[in-house]
Amino acid sequence: MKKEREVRVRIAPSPTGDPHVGTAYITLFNYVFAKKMGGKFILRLEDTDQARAKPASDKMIMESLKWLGLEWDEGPDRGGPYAPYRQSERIDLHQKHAKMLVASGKAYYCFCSTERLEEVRAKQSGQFTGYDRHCRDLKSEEVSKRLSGGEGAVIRLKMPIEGVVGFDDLLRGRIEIPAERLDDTVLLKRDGFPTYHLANVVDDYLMKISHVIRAEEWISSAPKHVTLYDAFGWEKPVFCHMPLLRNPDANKTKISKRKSPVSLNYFRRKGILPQALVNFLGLMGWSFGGDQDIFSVEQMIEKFDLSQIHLGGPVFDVGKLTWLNHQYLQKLNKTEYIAHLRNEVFSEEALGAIYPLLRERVECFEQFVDKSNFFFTGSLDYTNLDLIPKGRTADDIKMMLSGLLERLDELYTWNSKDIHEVMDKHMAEIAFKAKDYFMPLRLAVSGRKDSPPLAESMEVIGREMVRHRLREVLKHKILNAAV
RNA sequence: GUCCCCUUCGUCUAGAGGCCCAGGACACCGCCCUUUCACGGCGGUAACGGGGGUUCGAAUCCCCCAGGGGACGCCA
Repeated sequence: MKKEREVRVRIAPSPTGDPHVGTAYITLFNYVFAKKMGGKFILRLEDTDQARAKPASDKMIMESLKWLGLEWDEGPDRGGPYAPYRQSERIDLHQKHAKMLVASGKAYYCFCSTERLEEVRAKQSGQFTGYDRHCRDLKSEEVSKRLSGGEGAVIRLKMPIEGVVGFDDLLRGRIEIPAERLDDTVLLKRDGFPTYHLANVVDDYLMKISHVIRAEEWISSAPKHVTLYDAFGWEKPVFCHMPLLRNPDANKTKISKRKSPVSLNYFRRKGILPQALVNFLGLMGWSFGGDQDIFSVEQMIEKFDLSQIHLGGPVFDVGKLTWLNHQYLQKLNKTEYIAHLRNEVFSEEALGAIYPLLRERVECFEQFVDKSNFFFTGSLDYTNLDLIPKGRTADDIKMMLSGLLERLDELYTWNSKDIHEVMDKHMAEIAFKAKDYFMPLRLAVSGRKDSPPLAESMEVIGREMVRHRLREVLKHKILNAAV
């Protein structure tokens, strides 16, 4: 029996957008497990994708997790014995380790172009698609020649060619994947940045991570990770793959912003209490025991047992979350209740944003509440709205609104100027006249004909709430009348 | 398509061979409370995916099938 390692777990979110409810879910279980075991919980930002990383996003992630009360012991903002905790600040380490593997013959340089890779994949279509190991056995003289000639290259890991690669999952037992299904993973990209696989393994090892608790979607790449640990000769952590949160659609697909609200900002904006959201996430794949559904994180820690996770993918159904939230709302006293309204609903910030839009449009303050209601409310009532302009069909409007919904993601920043640009571009593309475009959209977003300027209003309403309303109006019967 | 994972009420789940003709919660329906609405109280509808084994006995163990999901990226 070997000595038990100190429990050290981590979450490694990628700052590429709004803080995701899936991140909160995995965070909760890591956090609770760490506390239960008297171990440490670490936050590490995986910002190695130069194309997708958004600087504002890491701040939002940290704020959201703090809002939920899931604080880390070590992380980018507070340091720790294994700093830095931002992966982009560790690339020298990753590069060093990638080169170590090349030196020991466990990895190799690959010069294949993206185009060539695409061709290879196209030919394989139907079955397994993977790298054909074209550069795996290049002579070292050729490699150094091409390298010194300035040719770009990636470093790939040599995966076993036959047999199986297996690992033990804490919840699922032994999982084995045939070697033919595994290709030689890229470890270091052409731009010198590590891929997730390399950075993750190297950092987990250096940070002495004992348990890797992450989402199920990682199972299929776990063989890459264990091969890497072996290539370095490192002791592996315990792997534990949590079930995936699902959309409430017919097939229960992996939760996605296309179909469900997933942004933690959205839930906060909607007026969900952090205790309620955390409690709800604790119900996903786990149960408190007895007949108790309502519990705090502290209570959860007390009762927690990682091996009791239920593996069926839980549907993230907002109905029960809302009920839970109501329960927690009842527990607030007057002071807390009013403080919440002041801080989260009628906050200085919210009123400050609405003020310039309503200032000229309000004659007496009595009108303010009515005219500004759609900034505060969540879902809107579309029943009596005339969403379909003359000469247009419901399908036209659906096409228009869903097109815009797609485009919301193109916006790097969320401000009225950029929103305007996207709308103009979109309108031109689908050949809509302004009068047919803006009124339905205005009604969808604000629920009224006389709202302040549209893009400006959308900026204040927020990306997530706009997305939510577009999603809702698209589902509404007014646009889906039975034929 | 290939590989892997999963499978109890509509949803979240309890259930580790007899305590289960399956329990709780959300949602839904009904009744009560109530000048409205909401809250609250009481009650109800509703599930072990299918087929084979093993066993005196299976939701629980094994096998097959089916269904669903995930992964197949110089994204994480």
